[in-house]
Amino acid sequence: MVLKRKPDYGPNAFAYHFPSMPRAPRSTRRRSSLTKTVEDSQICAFELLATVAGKLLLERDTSSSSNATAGKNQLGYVKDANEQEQQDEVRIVGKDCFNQEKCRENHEYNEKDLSYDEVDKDMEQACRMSKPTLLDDDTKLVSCSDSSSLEKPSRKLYRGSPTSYGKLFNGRMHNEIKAQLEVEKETARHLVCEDMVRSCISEDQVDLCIKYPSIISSDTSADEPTCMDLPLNDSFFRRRNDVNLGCRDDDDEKFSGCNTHSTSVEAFRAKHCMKDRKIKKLLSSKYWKAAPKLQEFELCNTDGKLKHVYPKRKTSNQRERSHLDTPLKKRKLFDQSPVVSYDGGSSAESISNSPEKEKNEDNSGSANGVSSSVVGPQASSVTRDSHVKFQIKSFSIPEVFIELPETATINTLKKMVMEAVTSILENGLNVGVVLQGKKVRDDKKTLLQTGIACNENLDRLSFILEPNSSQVSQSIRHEDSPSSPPCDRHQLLSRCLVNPVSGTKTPDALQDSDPLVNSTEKLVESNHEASLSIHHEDSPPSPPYGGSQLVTRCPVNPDTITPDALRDSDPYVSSTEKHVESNHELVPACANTTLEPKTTHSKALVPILESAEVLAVVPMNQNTGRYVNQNSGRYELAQCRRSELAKRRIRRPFSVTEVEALVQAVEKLGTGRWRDVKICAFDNANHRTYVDLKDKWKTLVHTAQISPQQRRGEPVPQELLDRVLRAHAYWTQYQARQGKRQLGSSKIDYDAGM
DNA sequence: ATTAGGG
DNA sequence: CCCTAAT
Repeated sequence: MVLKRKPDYGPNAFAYHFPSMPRAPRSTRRRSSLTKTVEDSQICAFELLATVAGKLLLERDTSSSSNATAGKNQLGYVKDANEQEQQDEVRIVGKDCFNQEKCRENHEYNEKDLSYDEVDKDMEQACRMSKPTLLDDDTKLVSCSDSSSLEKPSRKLYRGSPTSYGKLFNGRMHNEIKAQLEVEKETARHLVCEDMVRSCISEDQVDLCIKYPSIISSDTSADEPTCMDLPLNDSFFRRRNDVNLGCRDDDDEKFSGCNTHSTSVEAFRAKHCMKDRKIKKLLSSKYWKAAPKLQEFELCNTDGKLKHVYPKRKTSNQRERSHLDTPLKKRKLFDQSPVVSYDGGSSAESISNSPEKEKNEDNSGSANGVSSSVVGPQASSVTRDSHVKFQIKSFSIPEVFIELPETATINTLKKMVMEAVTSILENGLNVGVVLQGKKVRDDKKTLLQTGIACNENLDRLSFILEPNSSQVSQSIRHEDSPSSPPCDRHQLLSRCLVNPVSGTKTPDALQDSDPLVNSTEKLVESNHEASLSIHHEDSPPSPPYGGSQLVTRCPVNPDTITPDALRDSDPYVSSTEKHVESNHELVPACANTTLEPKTTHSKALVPILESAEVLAVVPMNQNTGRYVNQNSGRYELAQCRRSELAKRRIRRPFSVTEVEALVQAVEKLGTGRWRDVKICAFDNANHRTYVDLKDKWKTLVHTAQISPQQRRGEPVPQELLDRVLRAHAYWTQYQARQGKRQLGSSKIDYDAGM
């Protein structure tokens, strides 16, 4: 079912041995993550916050004790994810890359059989010669593996988690948290958060991006684990990871974690490390609750250097992706948007620093989620005491989209904002820990074991907050708002419901899987696509909410924070973005609004990055075009926004599996025939164009030529990089010869070694 | 529509 | 990834 050979290639299939594919690397998992991610992502962001708050509160009372359960659950998911990945890989591998048409095409080199040089010598002969087809065998192998298990994982994911988690969380934890919060409200008020919030609100900033500077101070407890530890350890991570990280192996596995939410509650309790009341206060503060839909939080380093704010994933669809790629660099588009509308002012320092970075990152990164830039321990987070300090400078609230009639009053607006933020918080947030671009799966591991204790690693440590999926997507509307949910919306909703996951699904996952996906999966995909397209329309203005995630990084030294570091985090970002994308693509506008029970109010969160735009736009309809149409005058805004957002495609880092497929295809087909490569190895990956493949090859060659330390993102197995270099050298030489031939005498060619 | 290459 | 030029 899986293998699709193209007739053309089939015959030519070269005997290329499939590289032993480890299991599908992370990237593959994405798919599985899709389902999860959808839910998870939506759930997470705010869950995280809520949970954190709740945990903090709970911690006091109880001692930590419940990571285990979460972990167990996760494991199960992990397996699924792995399976999927494997399957994906198989599919990819299985495809033929052959082209009979041209000698060149036929020309393959088999590493085992021939060196490239040898191949050259024999090239012409080879072209003529029909090649034995190992392909069949290969394909069989592939198919077998494929058939084994793609569907299951994905389904499980879908069913599993997201929703349930959110529910549990909301129902239980939330209540608890609330209760405690109530108690602490008074005390908490003074918290920065509140101030921040207030200021923001007072400022009339529509977008709720609020940063809370020094929420957590590393100072609080040199001795004790940092606050971050709390959240990080448990379920939060997992959830977040699961959702967001579909890409990474770790992520993939983790992503399953999303399902674990039930356990997460316990985990929360377990995580009590935190002493900082600040944090607690923040969390507990009523303001937070009030905030309806925070999607992203940004954490700033206590250092005052914002390591970077992670761009929250904006909901923005396309853009986000692109941004993710080069968080720091790009985002010209996003730059426009004042990332954080509000520093929250509470901590000028951290905030001040962060803004730019944040913006950049934001652009690239998380669309919806709450992103936090956590400042880890400053230069050396590792304390002599063998304690690792983490500082979270601030949280910024992601953008919130609110629709109100022009006649609405400021008070109404404020109320709506509060509702949105509150709802977000209520749903809870998930915290994920990402180290060096990979999710930290095992919550039980110690910082030391994980390597977080190492200064070097600290700068690569990031946290992701993900709001609960359901909430995220909602958009707020004023009762009066002209745009009342149309029938369509309901329909959309229904669709979404069909696939709970869809909301959070990442397009990536879907697409990634596409190539490999078997018929059954295809069906699923089709559903997604449908939803996606819808979503897309709606979402243009607003990023996917589901994706909202919070990313925090803790660079040890500001200096150490490099683009690379950002990139390292990218995986997450990418994941988040993916979510975002998925949301856009997959989730219909309704999706945004749907998942939530409160649908009536539909509230949507917007990533900070877009905040600027949002602000301008917010008053208008951010909702998708549909709604826009309803609201006259909004359309333009939406369009503008969309144009900006839409421009860039979502960033979708190549998974190891994809790289494998690409390498294999290039080995066979050579460079310069990207269309064929595309058809051969990525025919089903609609999101990979031949240009993408060409670009990827370029980057692979570059990657292979630089030191491993300089490489970013998901590590590509050296074995593959070696193959890249060999193939590159081979085909480069080959092309050179061809050029000579054309130019000169055959003699030259011979001289050249032909 | 592809390919190649710079950004 | 994007954009552009050349094909």
